[in-house]
Amino acid sequence: MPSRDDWVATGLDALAAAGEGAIRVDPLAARLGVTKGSFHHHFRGAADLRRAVLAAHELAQLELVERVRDDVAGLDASAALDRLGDLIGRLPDDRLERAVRSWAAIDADAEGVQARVDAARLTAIEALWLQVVPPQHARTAALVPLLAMIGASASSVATRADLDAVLRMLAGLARHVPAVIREW
Amino acid sequence: MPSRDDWVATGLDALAAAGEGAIRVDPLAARLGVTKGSFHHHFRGAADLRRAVLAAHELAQLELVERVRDDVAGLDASAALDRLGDLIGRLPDDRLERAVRSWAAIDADAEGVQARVDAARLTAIEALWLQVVPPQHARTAALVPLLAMIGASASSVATRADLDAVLRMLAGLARHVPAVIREW
DNA sequence: CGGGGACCATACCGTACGGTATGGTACGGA
DNA sequence: TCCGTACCATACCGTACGGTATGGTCCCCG
Repeated sequence: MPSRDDWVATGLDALAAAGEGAIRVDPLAARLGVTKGSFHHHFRGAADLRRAVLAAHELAQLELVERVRDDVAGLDASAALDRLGDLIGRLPDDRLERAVRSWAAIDADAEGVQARVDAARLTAIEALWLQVVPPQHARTAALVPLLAMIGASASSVATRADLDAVLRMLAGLARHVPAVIREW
Repeated sequence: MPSRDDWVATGLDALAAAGEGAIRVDPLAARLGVTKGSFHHHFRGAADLRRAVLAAHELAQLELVERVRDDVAGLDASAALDRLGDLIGRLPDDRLERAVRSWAAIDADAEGVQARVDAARLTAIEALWLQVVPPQHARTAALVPLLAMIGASASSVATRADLDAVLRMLAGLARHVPAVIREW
């Protein structure tokens, strides 16, 4: 007999595989080998399940950002920025990330989740830049790789090889950001 | 009495406002002041309408890319890259862009449309870079601003002011790309 | 051993959707 | 004038969904 967390995990799975529209009670019950009777014992309704799925995703992503921050804590800023590619590459489970971002386009709760996750990522990258550039430019400098990562996740223009090349170029460009700022 | 194009236009409107799930026959008929009888006269079914909506969006976006290309044809590469911000900013109608990209996460046809549109945009930007950097690096250099634009459209981390600052920084960084490439 | 709560199956209902069948109007061409 | 075609309204069906009501099983605890 599945627990509440089992329902949420299966919901996350369906979300990653086929989008928010796939989080439906009957099919999930079938996958869990039970019926709706079980569902309505663990949840108030479908909206309750969707909220729980979103909350679980947000928690996992925020914890992931924290873990990456800890990994980078020891390095100095330039080394960390050099490794931004590795770090960013670790962040999203692509299918789930895509599905939640897609969901966020039509649902306020999902948009809130995605906004908080993206803000946490931005803050983490911004903290690195703060050691290198004046504070009023750190956010902009951090947005460049973050937006590129989001764009790569939200589209299919960039292959895996493309993304590697882009990250290498961004790492090279990062060393020129102070010069660009001085030109202003 | 609405024409087929009226149905498509209303479908595009619903898509931009509330996502693919809002492209439904009865509500659109109500907005057009007719009933389903009209719909099934102009379309084979709901899938037919959705295909038509996607096709109209693709055509409009590809034509927009062509128009921007023409506008830039006169300028030399560095001036065009300086103006990339303006050009990119003109590309997407944000709500529609978001909705289609969201749709692309769960529908193969929508993904194809978005992939072709993004590819056309990439090719256009790449053509500019080809005048400045060795051909094997033009694609990567073009991907940086394109992915950033897509990321900005697909998320809400970057405000309008943020985006302006990012585009300014990217324009500044563009002048350093040849130097970065030489360092490899 | 008896009662109560956790857990779930079964059988329903209401609704919203896509789709179809049928008939009716309005208009242009032979 | 008559017919055909474009266009649409109305009424209906099937399905998939969320939700509810009811009862049944199993286990723990007194």
